[in-house]
Amino acid sequence: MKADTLRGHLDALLLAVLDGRKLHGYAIIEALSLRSDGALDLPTGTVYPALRRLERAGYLASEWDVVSGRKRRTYRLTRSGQQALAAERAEWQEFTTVIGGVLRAEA
Amino acid sequence: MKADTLRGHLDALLLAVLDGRKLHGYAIIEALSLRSDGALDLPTGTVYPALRRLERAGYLASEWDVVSGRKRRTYRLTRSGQQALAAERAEWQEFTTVIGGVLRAEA
DNA sequence: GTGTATAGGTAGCTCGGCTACATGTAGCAG
DNA sequence: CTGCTACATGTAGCCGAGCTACCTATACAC
Repeated sequence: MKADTLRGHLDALLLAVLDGRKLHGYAIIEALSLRSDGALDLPTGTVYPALRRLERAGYLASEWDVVSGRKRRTYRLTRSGQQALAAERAEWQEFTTVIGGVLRAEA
Repeated sequence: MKADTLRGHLDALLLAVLDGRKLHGYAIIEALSLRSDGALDLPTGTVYPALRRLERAGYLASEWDVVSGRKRRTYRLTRSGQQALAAERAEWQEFTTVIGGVLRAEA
């Protein structure tokens, strides 16, 4: 997949993967790769800043867990994040309808 | 629709709207707006440079028409552009499958 | 003659995701 | 006990596609 087609949809992916469960950054990257059959392999330099941005925006909350001596910052959706996710899903729906409609249209 | 969700899909739109017909830049913008029920209203500063880029890439060919005193640069798909369009459509398919799959997935 | 729609074009900015780097732990092979 | 790999988090700075804000020019209505 071309690199920057992701532009503008990253937040939706991160919120969606945290829907209903807590994960730390590294696990988020793995979960996205798993769910997309390896199509998504986001670099840490993409994911970590995005997570912090979403936390600052109030969509995520984080806490430090220490599991077997390893520090992990686990993230979970806030209520506001749930709403944002719903909005992102709606926007995705609209986006695919619009672009898909143009791409499929006959001359 | 958020501004930069378009990122990476503009070429596909332009190629698709020229599939099977010749249009000039201004008409392309109108055609896209029409096909998307007004959701797409691309500024000329987006479309014109993109058209020239696609022409340099060999996907489009252009010629000057003079209609009722007006100069119009009309574009049409080249054979190479046809192939590019097919590729873009396939990529769009993959893209929506991947992202859509993640967004719809249950925890 | 003034305003509006049509028509094409460019310089420069913006900002999101990527590249490349820095840091550190756990566990295994040898 | 050394080296290597996987795990885990993070930042500085680049890059480029699309956008903003302009400029130019013609046809036509009023």
